[in-house]
Amino acid sequence: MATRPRDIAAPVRSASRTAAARKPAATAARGRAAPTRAARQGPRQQSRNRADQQAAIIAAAERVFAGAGFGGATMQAIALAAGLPKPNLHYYFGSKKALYQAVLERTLREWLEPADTIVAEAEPRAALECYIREKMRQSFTRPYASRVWANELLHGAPELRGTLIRTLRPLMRRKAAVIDHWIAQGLMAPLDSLHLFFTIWAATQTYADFEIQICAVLGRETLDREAQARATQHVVSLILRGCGLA
Amino acid sequence: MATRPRDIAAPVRSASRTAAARKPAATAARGRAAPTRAARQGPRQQSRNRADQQAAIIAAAERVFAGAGFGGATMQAIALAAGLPKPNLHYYFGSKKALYQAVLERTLREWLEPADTIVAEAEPRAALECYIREKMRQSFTRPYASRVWANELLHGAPELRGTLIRTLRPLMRRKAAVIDHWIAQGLMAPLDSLHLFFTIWAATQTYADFEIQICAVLGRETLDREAQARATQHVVSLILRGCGLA
DNA sequence: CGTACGATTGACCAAATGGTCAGAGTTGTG
DNA sequence: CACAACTCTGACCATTTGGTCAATCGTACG
Repeated sequence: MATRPRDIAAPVRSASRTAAARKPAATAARGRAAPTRAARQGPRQQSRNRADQQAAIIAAAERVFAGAGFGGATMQAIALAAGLPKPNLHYYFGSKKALYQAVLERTLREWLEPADTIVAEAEPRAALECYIREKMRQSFTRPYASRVWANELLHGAPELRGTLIRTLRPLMRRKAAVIDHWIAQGLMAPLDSLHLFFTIWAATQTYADFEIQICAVLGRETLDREAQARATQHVVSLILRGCGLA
Repeated sequence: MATRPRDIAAPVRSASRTAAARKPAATAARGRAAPTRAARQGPRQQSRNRADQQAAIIAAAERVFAGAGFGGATMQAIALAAGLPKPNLHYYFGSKKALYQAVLERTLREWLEPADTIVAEAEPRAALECYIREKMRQSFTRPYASRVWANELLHGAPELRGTLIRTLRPLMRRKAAVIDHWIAQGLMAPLDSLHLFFTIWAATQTYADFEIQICAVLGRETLDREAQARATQHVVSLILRGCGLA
């Protein structure tokens, strides 16, 4: 945005900046210190290929955005986490917002995947159990992704409201139709299929999003394999029983 | 923004400000421009009493923090939402962090209240149903509070990790003991009582925290009374059935 | 009325932040 | 090796942000 070339040797900028000269047009006087030539000692970061570099930045950004939200995250912090100088992030992504969107995009793909098991041909109990277990697995293996997603929704989904309506809604309507079909066949208790998904999402992702609270209440530092298994078993059996699939 | 007119005839502060003079002790030379006396036209905000003013600020802060997170919220935005000049916030709360903590404190109290219905003498089905309904009601009536709380947890609970351990954990252990007691009496299905609370919290608060997603999937702008009732009925019956209390 | 005290506010600042740029290093290709 | 294209990076900037201050206002009380 606004990549103005800048002039080179203009006279000292006037210190007073009235509202008149709003646009950076007044940006002159680039009398920069000599660029410390030959001063660079540490061998410069060797160039991985573009895709790798971008992936590394996205991974770092995911952690930082998850930990501080979009507003609280700083490009400096992301650069530090990625082990790169800050201008590199802009080189690859242009802006903080664009980087954030790249992170969200990756998350969305992963987030939608588990729903593949919900198809009419499947056996309800097995399909739902598989779906829930996959969601739980995601919560434990990719908690940062879940938190970025949660954070975005929490704050009104400014970047992906459109995606929710264009992509998520049609998909969920199809999946809900499958559930309704099973209910009509008397294979499971009658319930509101869309709300069932809301409950499953909530019950599973809470282990990623609110891990701190869960650990605090359980009196642990982290959730080890065993605790994860117990949590998974709890959610699976509670929901399945709730669906009349015990 | 920040179009400050700059001082008119001030004694030109020394431009170099080394790290030596860290503490504002060095704040001298306050030769400020004459305070535009008699320039104030709009009648100044009439003083409500201290408690009212603080409550109004907290309410405004809750909305802003909910919408942008701690990092993304600005004191300016909160001041605007409260209809006050920014220094007022600092006058009453000292710092952004202190204001944030005041918001969290209020939220915590509300958040814990519904658990009062979970007592050994109660009838399991009625008690749990009442608890869930109260949680749902909170989600619909105080969504901002829920989001502030969710946001804080999401980002690692930097301000209330201690509270979680000192206050929430003991409380939940007592409540879990009540559930365990009911289970031991054969009044409900055997399940992990602490995880049951995690699921209830998640299933109910998702309607406040992730309202945008839910509305998008349902194809609505907001959740009206009827939609709220349907959601509540869904959560109540799914969880009760899951607890073997159908 | 006068005065002490708390409340209110415009003006201000240092620090941090997102973003930019030009120059320099690397790598692939003929 | 020469050249071009791509990548990396230190130095820089405009703007925003949390926070501060002194001056002012309003009012309860003697």
